[in-house]
Amino acid sequence: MDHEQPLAELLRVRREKLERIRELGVDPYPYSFARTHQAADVLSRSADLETSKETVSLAGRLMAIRGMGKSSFAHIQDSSGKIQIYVKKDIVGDTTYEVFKLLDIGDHIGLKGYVFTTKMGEISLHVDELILLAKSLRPLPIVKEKEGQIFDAFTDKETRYRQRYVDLVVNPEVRPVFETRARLLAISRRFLEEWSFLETETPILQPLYGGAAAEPFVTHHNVLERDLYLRIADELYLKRLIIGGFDRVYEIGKDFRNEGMDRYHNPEFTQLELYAAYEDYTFCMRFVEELYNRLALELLGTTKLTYEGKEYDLQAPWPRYRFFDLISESVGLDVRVLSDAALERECNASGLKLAAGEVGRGKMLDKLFGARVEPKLGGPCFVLDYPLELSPLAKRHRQDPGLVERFEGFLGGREFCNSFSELNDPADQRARFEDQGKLRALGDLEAQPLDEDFLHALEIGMPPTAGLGMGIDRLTMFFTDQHSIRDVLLFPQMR
RNA sequence: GAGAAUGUAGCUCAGCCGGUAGAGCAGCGGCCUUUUAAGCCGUUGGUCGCGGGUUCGAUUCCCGCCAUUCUCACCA
Repeated sequence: MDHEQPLAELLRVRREKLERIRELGVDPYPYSFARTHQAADVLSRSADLETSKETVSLAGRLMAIRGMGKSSFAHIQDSSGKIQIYVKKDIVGDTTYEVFKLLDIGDHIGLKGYVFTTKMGEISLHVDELILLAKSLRPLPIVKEKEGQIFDAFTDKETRYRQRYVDLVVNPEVRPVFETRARLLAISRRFLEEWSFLETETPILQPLYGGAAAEPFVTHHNVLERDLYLRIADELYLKRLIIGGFDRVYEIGKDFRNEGMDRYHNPEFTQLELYAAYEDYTFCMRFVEELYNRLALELLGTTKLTYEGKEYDLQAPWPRYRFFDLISESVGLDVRVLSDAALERECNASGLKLAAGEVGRGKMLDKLFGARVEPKLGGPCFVLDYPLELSPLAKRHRQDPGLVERFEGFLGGREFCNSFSELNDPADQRARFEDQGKLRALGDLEAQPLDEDFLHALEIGMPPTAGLGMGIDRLTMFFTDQHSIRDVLLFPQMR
């Protein structure tokens, strides 16, 4: 006892209270409670409720207690918000008041009573009956507030992410981000449905990964005695479904990439991928513009969006720029006619050097674009027609075989989607895979492995098809004005 | 991978030019039947991230390590 740790003492006190509550004949963990209202309902309809004096029942977590001897005020919080309650000993009875005295901040309680307004003008519940719904055994951070000013906010980033349940209880600004995320997904699904897309589910555990330039996570199946990969993209499976005869398919799901983490990257993230038969990449541009307009209007009520202090207008159509025009303009030379050596000199001049494993003309162009062009792209806009080397799954440009019909969407200087007219010539696809194999042999760990079954499927025949991939996490960041991917993920990856 | 900052009570933070710690909130005890960052009185609570070094003496100075956060790099 004398050398008890401070936290241990707080825990002990709560467990002892739990026992005392049990000794009073009260079950601290009952099974259910019938509610008639939520806190926000009471506050918004207080005038009626106050005159009718009808019985209202609420349930919530105790967030503040102000005891005054034989009566007490407290605040409870439910999923709609907070409301004050008033508990009087001579109303609820001696035993209940004794139980009440044994409650802590964090406990769940159920209440019946009537609505009234206090002397100080706060709409409150005058409690007739109070029951404990679940005892809390650990201290919650205590956040206080006066006139909108927050005191002692629970701010430790690491603890907030690791104990998201505490963060959600205590920091009211967190929940709406995830509600918006959910609405954004629901609106997107409805929109996809309107556009006749079928939602599908393809393997996350894959014998061979592909569909993006990234390193995969490897896992092992014991009974099959073989390694499997967590998917880095849905692409190759969704195209198999197009080959199978579904005209429009999509999947919203997690992809996994074994790469670094920063405020834009989490090892697992959510992506929307869609494929539409008989369409090319211009279809996807229209789709993206219209989806963004729909999302903006439904979520924000306007096409104007503020992100990190800057305003963007999502009103369609968005400007379209060509990849090589942008890059040549920024470098001041026609990049397309530069030799590999000249290109490398240009990269060096921009202070870019290719790390080990970064090989080929494509990578150089990619880095140059990332360094010289991307930061200046406010957006929304589309960048079109990328070099062939960067896009092993995209179809050659109909007017320029050195390019592919591909675009990326940009907003706030960040790429947020990627789309192309899908390569459906099996011979060309095989050649592109073989080129990837050469890059891999040179040490490019992100080069895509040759997928023989996918080629088999392409040989069965894939109609002309347009494909699109879009990161849901970044989309959520834009629409909730969050600056870190961790703030739009309920449980971000921690070390 | 590099740099910067941070690490003291359950939470939020002080702690000077070295003398082994302080506040508010929470907790505990008392008073209080319309309070609201409730109030008043009293009170518990600390391996000062870890390990070395300097020193009579280190939370404080030095070195190393660990962890976290942010920025940059990497990452379609």
